[in-house]
Amino acid sequence: MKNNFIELPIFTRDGIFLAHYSEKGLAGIDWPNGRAELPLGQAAQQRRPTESKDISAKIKNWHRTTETALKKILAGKKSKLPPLDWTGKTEFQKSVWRQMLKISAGKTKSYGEIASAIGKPKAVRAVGGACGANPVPVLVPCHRVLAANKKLGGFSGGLDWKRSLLAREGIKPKN
DNA sequence: AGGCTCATGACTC
DNA sequence: GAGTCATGAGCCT
Repeated sequence: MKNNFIELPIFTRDGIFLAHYSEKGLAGIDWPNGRAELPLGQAAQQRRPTESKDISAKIKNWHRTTETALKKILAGKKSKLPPLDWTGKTEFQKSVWRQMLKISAGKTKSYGEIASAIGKPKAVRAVGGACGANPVPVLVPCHRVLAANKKLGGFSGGLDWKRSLLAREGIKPKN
């Protein structure tokens, strides 16, 4: 069976990332070291590729944006992002990710701050859950979210990644 | 300071 | 519904 998900590699000095595109935009990114596939929007799988050529052209363009964005962010810089496809995700998660997109390079926020920002100051733990469910790590800067006392917290791609990414932005967490 | 417990909200099975 | 958390605050040594 073929889905209309398209996987394209991105070569960086940190390894080969794998970008997943739906017809709506960037739907996910895989970590270089062959991590388990991330949950992606299922709705996208059920759609038919109606205009393959057009989609390919779009995706090619998005991929260019994604590639530069990824490399820039890996270098600790800010960058323009391609359209993101969050199909199949909950409103709560999207709100959380939207907040994360507002964190500029070199800055951090706590899970609690994110929770307050979306009007649910007590949903701190749920925010953590949403971070882990983020299908597009690095571009959606889930690594800039720390625990309340500037401690590391966790990271789905491995804490080494989080430490490294933060270090490139000049951030030094407490532990 | 470090460790333990518990409230809490969203998500998954 | 019960169990799982990438939290946070509070209370103990």
